[in-house]
Amino acid sequence: MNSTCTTKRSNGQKTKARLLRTTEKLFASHGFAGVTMRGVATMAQTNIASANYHFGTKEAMVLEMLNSKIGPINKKRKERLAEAKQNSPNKPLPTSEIFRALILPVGQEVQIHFSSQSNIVNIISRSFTEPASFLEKIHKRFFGELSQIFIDELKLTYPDANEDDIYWNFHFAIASMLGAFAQHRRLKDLTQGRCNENAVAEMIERLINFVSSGFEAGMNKKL
Amino acid sequence: MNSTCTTKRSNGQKTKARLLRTTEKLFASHGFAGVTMRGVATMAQTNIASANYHFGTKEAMVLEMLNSKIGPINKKRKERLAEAKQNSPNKPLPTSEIFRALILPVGQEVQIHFSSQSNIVNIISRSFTEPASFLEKIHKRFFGELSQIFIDELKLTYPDANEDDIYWNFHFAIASMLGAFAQHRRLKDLTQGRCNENAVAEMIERLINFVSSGFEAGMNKKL
DNA sequence: TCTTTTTTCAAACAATCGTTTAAATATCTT
DNA sequence: AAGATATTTAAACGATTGTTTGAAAAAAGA
Repeated sequence: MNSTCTTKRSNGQKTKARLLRTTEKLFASHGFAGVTMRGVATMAQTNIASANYHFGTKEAMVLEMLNSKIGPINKKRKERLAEAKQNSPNKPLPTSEIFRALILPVGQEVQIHFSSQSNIVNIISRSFTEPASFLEKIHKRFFGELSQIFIDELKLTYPDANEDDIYWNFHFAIASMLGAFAQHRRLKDLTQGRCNENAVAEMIERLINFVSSGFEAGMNKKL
Repeated sequence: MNSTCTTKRSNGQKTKARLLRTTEKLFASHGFAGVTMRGVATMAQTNIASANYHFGTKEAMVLEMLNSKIGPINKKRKERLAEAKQNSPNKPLPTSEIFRALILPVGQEVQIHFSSQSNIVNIISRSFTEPASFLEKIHKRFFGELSQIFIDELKLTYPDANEDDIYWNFHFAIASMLGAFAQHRRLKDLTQGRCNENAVAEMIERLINFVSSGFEAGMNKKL
C-alpha cells in the first residue's frame, strides 16, 4: 500500500546512480580516504551492502566514478585536437592551439558545474594527487594514451626539436595544469577572494597562455 | 651486563631521531595515511607507545618532521632572494632571479639526497597534495609567508603591473613548481627513463626557465 | 499466478587504526 | 649509592574500516 512517490528509494533515481553521485561528492571534497562505504551508503539513502553489491569493492566504485567523469573530457580533448588539425590541413598547429585543446575541455566542465560540490576540478586534482596507489593505474591508462597523442602533435609543430626538450617541457606543461587545478582549492586563500565563478574563463585563458609561453620558451632557449 | 654496542636502541641514534627518520621515509613513499604508528615504531625498532610518548599524536609527529625538512629550505629561499637584492641594489630583480631563489634551494636538496628513499621532492609533493586537512595549516604557515615575500618582490620588478596579473601568474608558477615535483614520482614512466640523477640539475634549470617565461608572458600579454 | 532473478537489508566479521594504561627499565641528579 | 625523573614496554581500549552473510523484499519472466 501507499506505493506512490514515497517508496524507499525515491527521487526517481536508481540506487547505483545515487551511489555514484555520492561517491563523486565525497571524493571531490574529502579524497579517496574520505569515501567510506558507510558514508556513501548513508548519504545515498541505501544500505552499505548495497554498495558492495553494485560495485564489488570500494576501489571499483571510485574507479567507475572517475571513468564516468574523466572519460568524456578526454574524448573532447581528442575531438578538439582533431578539429584543429582539420581546420588547418598540412600546417603544423600553433603551440597554443595544442594546449588549448588540452585545457579548454576541462575549463568548460568547470564553468558548467562551478558551484557544485562535485566540481570536476576537485575530482581531477584529487585523482592526480591522491597517494592511493591504485590510482596510478588510471593515470597511466587515462593520461598515458592522451599524453602520447599530444606529444606526437607537438613533434609535428617542432619537427627539428630535441626530443628531450619536448618531453621535459610537456612534462612541465602537464604539471602546471594539474598543479593549477590542485591548488584551485586553496586559491581563495592565496588570491584573497580574487577567484569567483565569473573568473574561471579568465583563469583558463591565463593558464593556456602561461603554459604555451613556458613551453615555447623551453623549446627555444639553449640551456 | 653486555652493555657494549649492542644495546636495545643502538646505532648511536636516539629513539626520537630514529622515529623522525622513519616518519620521513614512510611519509615520502606512502603519504600521511601510510604513516602508521605501528609501522613507524616497528621500523624504528621501538615500541608504539614510545612514539606517542615523544610526539603526543601522529599528527604532531608528522608536522615536526615536515618542519625539520621544509623549514631549512624556506630559509635558504629567503637568503638567496636577499643576496640577489644585495648584489643589484636599487635595481629590480630579473624575473628569473626571483624564481631561481624560489626553486633552486629545493633543487640542491634534491641533488644531495637524490637516491634516498626520503627524497625531499616526495615529501614536498606529498605535503602539498595530501588530502589530510591538517596540512592546510602548514601550507598557510609555511607558504603563506613565503608567498607574500616573493609577491612583494615581483611587484618591485613589475611596478606598473595589474595586481591581478601578478597574483594569477604567481599562482601558476607555484602550481608549476609543485606540480612538477608532485609528478616527479611518475616522471620515469612519462619520460621513459629520461630522468636520472645527473639530469636533476638540468630539470631545475629547465623548470626555472619554463616558469619565468610563463610568468613574463602572462604579465605582458593583454587578454 | 507462480517461479526465478535481482536487489535491499540488518547484522556480524576480521582487520587496522591512534591512543592510553600501568608496570618495568634505564638514565640522571644529588 | 639512593632517589627522582625519563624512557620503554606489553597489553588492551575504543573506534572505524571494507567486506561478507543469509534472509527478506522487490522486480521481472513465464
